[in-house]
Amino acid sequence: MVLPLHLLNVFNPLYLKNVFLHSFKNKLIMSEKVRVRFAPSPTGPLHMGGVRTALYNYLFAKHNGGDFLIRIEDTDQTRYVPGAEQYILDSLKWVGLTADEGPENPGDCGPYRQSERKDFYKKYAQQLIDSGWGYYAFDTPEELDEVRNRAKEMKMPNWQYNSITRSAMKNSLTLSEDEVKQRLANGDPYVVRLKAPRNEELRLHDLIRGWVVVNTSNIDDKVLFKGDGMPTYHLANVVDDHAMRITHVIRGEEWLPSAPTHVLLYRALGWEDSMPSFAHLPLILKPDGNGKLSKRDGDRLGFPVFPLEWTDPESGEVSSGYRQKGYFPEAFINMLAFLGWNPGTEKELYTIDELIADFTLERVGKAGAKFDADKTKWFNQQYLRAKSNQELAELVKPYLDKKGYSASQSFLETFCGLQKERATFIEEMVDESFYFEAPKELDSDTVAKKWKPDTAAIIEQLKVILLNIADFNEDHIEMEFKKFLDSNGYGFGKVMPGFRLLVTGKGMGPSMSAICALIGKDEVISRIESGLKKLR
RNA sequence: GGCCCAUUCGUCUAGUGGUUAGGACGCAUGGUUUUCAUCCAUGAAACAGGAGUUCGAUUCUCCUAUGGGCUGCCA
Repeated sequence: MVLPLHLLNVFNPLYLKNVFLHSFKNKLIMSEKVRVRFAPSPTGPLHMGGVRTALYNYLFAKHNGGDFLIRIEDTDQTRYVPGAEQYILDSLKWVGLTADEGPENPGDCGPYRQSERKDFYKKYAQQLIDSGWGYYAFDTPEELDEVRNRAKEMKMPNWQYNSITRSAMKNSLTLSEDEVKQRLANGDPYVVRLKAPRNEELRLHDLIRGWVVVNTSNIDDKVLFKGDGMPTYHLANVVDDHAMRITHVIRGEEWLPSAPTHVLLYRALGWEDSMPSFAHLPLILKPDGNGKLSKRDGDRLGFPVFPLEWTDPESGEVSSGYRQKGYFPEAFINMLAFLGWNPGTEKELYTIDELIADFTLERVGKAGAKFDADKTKWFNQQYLRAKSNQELAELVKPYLDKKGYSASQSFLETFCGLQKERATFIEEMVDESFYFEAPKELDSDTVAKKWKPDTAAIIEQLKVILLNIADFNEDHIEMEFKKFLDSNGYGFGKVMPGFRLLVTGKGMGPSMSAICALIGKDEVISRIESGLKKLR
């Protein structure tokens, strides 16, 4: 841990104390097992930024021999989206981030769904009230709206429920004890709010950003416990992280502003000594312009923002997914890992085990990273080309089936060998159908440019040569073809384009001798003959 | 508006108090290839600005600018 020691700070006793406390605390943490969690909210499909957060958590845990947990943060019943939780779990499975504990494989800290831990939170809300760190507030949502609107009309900055304004609101700090009791007895709706202290300096150490200092006067009285009997994220996350013995909270930068609130809660609950370390990850930004990457950007710019395809249960709207677009999970993960992290070497292609070995939070950048769809494709291309022909032959079969083509295993392996250098996705390998059937039409540009008055006669000659090759393999074809050119004084350019045109219908592609050897002598001859007829 | 965070080629990034500021994607050019792709080589391309500290700042500090996040009984 390198701390930014600045000259001025060295003379600041508070700073020294914090440095000391922090390093001391870190030693304590190091001696216990690292436990991190990924805590998504099932309000929709998991965005790729969420996958990256999960990945970094996973890598950090595994690098340190720790546990990676999944906890579903479903405390907002109004935003429940059917299928979202399953989607999230499926997405993590697709990319291979298996949890040591989670809703599907509970450990001893369950349940792993906050909606199932409901009773838990009320106790702590009560504890906060008893200790004076929390208070009841009876203001209705409508009343709060009104106050906010009025402030807006008066051109006041955004109104907040805080140490100043709470004195003008309906809560257990302003109401008489009797009235509060009466309201509670009546079953009046209420929330529990945090009583943020006034004008204290609060410092929190972030593993990525260093010290962050805020004045508690800027912290508002956040709702901790809602009118519906559920906690808000703020309370639930602190209570659960403590209960689940989480040592490091690794989450997106959007949580940085509320981190001080969480520190206050650890303090209020008496857990500050075992408070987890924080690491706030930089955001993934949209490729053009600015702002964080959102669902709309994918639709707009033509790349997926979700790992798996998602159909909105309400609108039926379909959002594309990396899997369905043909990306390999390893490539997707590799790309994501490098969006905000790098090993400091020139190595870019990483297996998950290599990522685990090299990943540290120290090497995570601080600034947001714009997503680059081209680089993502490049990663996929690298992974595709690294696969063996046997592997590719298997992967290509479903796409072939879809087109109604089939071929032997050895044919497919050779085919994959020829096509993999010019594809980014498996599906692109089957773009060329000439491997499986005679070309239906001959590319008109090539015909216009390369089909000369004497070409037909030359091809007729070539046909005879090909017919006479007994063992029709790549080497022999190559040899005989060259011999043919030599003996007639033809250049490659005089014969090859026309030959290719008749056999494949195209003006370009892989080696002709390889193609011919693959599809066989009879097929080559028949294509030459029918092609010749077409061009006569 | 307030609070917080950030700022190296177009993009992802490395990097150091003294470097020809390195790599990758993309782009361009050349070579290999019958062609396409691959591959190889080469090139264009960056330290936001201003002060300060210093013999010397891209690097340290401050200010400004710009960008981002947050500002809900959402997470």
